[in-house]
Amino acid sequence: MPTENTHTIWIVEDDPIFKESLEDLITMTDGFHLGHTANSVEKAIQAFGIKENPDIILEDIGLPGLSGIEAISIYKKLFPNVLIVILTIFDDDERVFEAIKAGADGYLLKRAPGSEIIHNLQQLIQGGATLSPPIAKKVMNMLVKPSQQKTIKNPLTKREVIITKYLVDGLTINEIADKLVISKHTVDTHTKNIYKKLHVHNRSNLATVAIKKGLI
Amino acid sequence: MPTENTHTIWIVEDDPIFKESLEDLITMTDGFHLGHTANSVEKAIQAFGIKENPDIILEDIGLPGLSGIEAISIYKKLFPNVLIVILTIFDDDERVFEAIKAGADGYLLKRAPGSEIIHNLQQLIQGGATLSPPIAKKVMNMLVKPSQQKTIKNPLTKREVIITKYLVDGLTINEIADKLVISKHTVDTHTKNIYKKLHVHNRSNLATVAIKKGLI
DNA sequence: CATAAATTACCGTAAACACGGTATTTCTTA
DNA sequence: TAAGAAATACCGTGTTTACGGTAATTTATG
Repeated sequence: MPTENTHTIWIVEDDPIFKESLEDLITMTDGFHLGHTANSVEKAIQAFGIKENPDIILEDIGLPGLSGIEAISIYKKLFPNVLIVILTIFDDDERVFEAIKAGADGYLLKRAPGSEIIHNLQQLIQGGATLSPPIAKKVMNMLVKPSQQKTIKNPLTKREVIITKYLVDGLTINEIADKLVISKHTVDTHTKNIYKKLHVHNRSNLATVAIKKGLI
Repeated sequence: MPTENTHTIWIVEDDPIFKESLEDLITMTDGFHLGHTANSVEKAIQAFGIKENPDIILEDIGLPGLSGIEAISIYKKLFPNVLIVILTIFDDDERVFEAIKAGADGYLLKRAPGSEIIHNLQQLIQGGATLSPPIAKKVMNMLVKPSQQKTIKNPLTKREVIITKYLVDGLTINEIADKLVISKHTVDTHTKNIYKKLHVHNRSNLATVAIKKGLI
């Protein structure tokens, strides 16, 4: 029976063996109890309002039918305060990223030992999020990559950077010349040099390159 | 004495009380031993080549002098395979982000219990990264935010999106017409409509808006 | 101080753009 | 099935771009 300090867990998992071992794990652990289990997202949703609302949903990501990722936003609407933990055998970047973006609160690998899973659930309840270490590494790498690219040294001179900004902003050569109080011919020359340096041949290219490489 | 299975830890921490409790924690724990401890980045660096190289450096982020974040890249150069764990009482977004970008392998809160810290170090050695749950939550939120902005509904039709991509890529109207096997007049019409919808008046603007709003 | 790099300036032209208007056909979807 | 959205197509025109070449002056920098 649930007490004030007991948290209701739902399990959504299609692999019967893993599902059962999860059920056992939850049942055996103080502070948690099994609210409902299903082998598909659809069936889990059907239990809405019938079974006791979950505090945490443990869900496989690779379910047939509605995928676990699509399900996340649905759960969040049905149970506004629910915590969703994705359990998966995969640790591929795409899925991690999609699940996190969809609002998952944790992402654990199935190969993690039961004690690990329980430990993470407890931490989740205390207000954090939880990532398996290999997942954490991937997530951190995602954050690092863009900043490394930022370090590309800007091949443009000061003046060229200024003019590039105006070009990207869509000003005409004449407008730029007016702004900088120089001849339009000069702006034209700078533009040619900028194009040459960045290997672009029109403003669209320039804008794309300048923005993506953080040159301006 | 270090054995094959023992990992050398360095501690860089200026708070003497916390430093001592960390030292005790490491000393008491099987599989780890204390290599060197310092109360500043500068002193830690001075021990390079003298003391036994670290497998893991535990470091406070808010050190006087050279900050812990600045130190990360230095350590990584001195000890190419070192794992760096940031320990802090703060969990403010900026520092987390900076430390991760600088290449930290873990980010733990000082208020975490010793068992937690040890546990995380062990996981780190096994190849993951490690984040305290409150930190994990912040990091995950960072990933979610940009994607929420992405949810701005794209006012462009399918065809317009395709043509926008080509326009941003710098193709001429004629080139686009050829690619899509439609008349250049049609591409021209689409372009006009795209400009109207996005309130832009030239390709630079289009590229900027399309990229920044994630429309393409 | 000498040399290179950066900034300035001018000319000409084919190609492309931006945008006005108008109009038919083909989806969608209420 | 009727109405609206989307995709298609054509015309004309003034403006702007992209890029070729050439060159003087100013500003670093070794």
